[in-house]
Amino acid sequence: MKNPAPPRSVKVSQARKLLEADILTAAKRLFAQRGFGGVSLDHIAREVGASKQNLLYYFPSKEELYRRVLHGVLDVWLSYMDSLSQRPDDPEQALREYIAGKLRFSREHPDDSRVYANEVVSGAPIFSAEIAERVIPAVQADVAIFNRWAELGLCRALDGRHLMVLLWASTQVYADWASQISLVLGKTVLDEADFAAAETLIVDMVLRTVLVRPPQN
Amino acid sequence: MKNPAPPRSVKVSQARKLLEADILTAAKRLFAQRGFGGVSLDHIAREVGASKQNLLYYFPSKEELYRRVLHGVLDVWLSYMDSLSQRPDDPEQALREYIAGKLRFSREHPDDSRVYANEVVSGAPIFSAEIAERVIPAVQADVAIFNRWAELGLCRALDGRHLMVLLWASTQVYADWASQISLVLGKTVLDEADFAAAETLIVDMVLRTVLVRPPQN
DNA sequence: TAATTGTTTTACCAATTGGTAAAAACCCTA
DNA sequence: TAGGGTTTTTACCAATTGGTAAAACAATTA
Repeated sequence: MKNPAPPRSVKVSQARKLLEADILTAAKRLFAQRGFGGVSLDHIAREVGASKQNLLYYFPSKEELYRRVLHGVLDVWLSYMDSLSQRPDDPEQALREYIAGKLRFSREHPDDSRVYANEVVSGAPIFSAEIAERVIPAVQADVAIFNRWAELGLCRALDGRHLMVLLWASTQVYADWASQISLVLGKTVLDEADFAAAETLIVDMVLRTVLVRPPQN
Repeated sequence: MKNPAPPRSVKVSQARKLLEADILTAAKRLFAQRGFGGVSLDHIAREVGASKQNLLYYFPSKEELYRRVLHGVLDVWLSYMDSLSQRPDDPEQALREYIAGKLRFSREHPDDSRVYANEVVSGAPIFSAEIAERVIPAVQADVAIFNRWAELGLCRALDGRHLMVLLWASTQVYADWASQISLVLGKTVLDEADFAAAETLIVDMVLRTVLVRPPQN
């Protein structure tokens, strides 16, 4: 009578989940810094205090591990991208929140941002299918919202797709290019004030561009 | 009497220069795609039809080759960045040309852009000294021009450093993120029309943000 | 043409790569 | 406490890594 018997998949021990998460975190950080080809399994394993073979017990291959990291990154990326549809009738507030959200993503998850950037710069050899399946629909939804705003006279008629590119670029750059921006700003790390300044400028710029009657300031 | 004797360094043969250039080009393309750690000397050598050892005859080590590639990339990058000081008394035209130039860089030298991006995302471990020496002064000069414009009342007073970041981000993204932008636009490669659309939007946006009295359109 | 210089090839090297097989250790529960 | 499943370690492996040494080849010039 094994009626309360948990299915095998639930029975995976605490330790397993913990180490698995550790591996994913370390792998993410290293892939972010050096890209897929620049990281060895041994390197990741040492980082979490395990052996390469032990790591291969949790993930059957390097590519599979990378895939898992990418999948997690995309989850986070998308979770910061849904503000536009949250306020479908208030362009100004929707854009403010969208920009704030994406900048928060850059601030709170710089490694996720860099893994994503690395993969995209490489031509997304492993990722493109998932981007096509999960990112593109989200972008198209956002573009549709733009177009509706334009129809309603709430904002100027401009190419929503290029606008989305611009929003990504101007926000993610604060994660991906942090090392260079730090040099430009003359400091070692970007702090809250830098992100606040970025947000002010980007919001100002986007609102002036998108809104028919931008707020004066 | 060796009076017209060319110094040994000039005597390097035609073939040498040719193969050297070939290696640099191939290395640039591969580094752009896979980053430093993702490329092997053998891979580069095969690409140019030479042996790895032959390649090591021209470049003493992988890192030195990478350094040479980076150096060349920075030359190109900087050569597209000087438009601001060309028209120190006409902000609108200066900004138009700056944006056009940087977009042309993305279009004509996507691999240079991606090598640069890869290195910066990695934290610029090899590059930061050269960036500090060559890029930062250029940026500071541009920022100074901004500030003078603001003083003269030719443009709004905003943080020129963040504005520069924004200009880079919004223009280079069309090289570095080409694979994703293609997906968004529903095509396989970006063509002239796409870059023209990007230029229109970016110029529109920047002028609206920077100029006290932006052009109406 | 002989000697010198410049270039390429051949032959290695130790270390590291991603990955497999199996033994050993661990842990929970019947 | 014995057994069964889970996790880790040990022992390998062939292929590839960046790099060296020296021999062989080619080009130039005295």
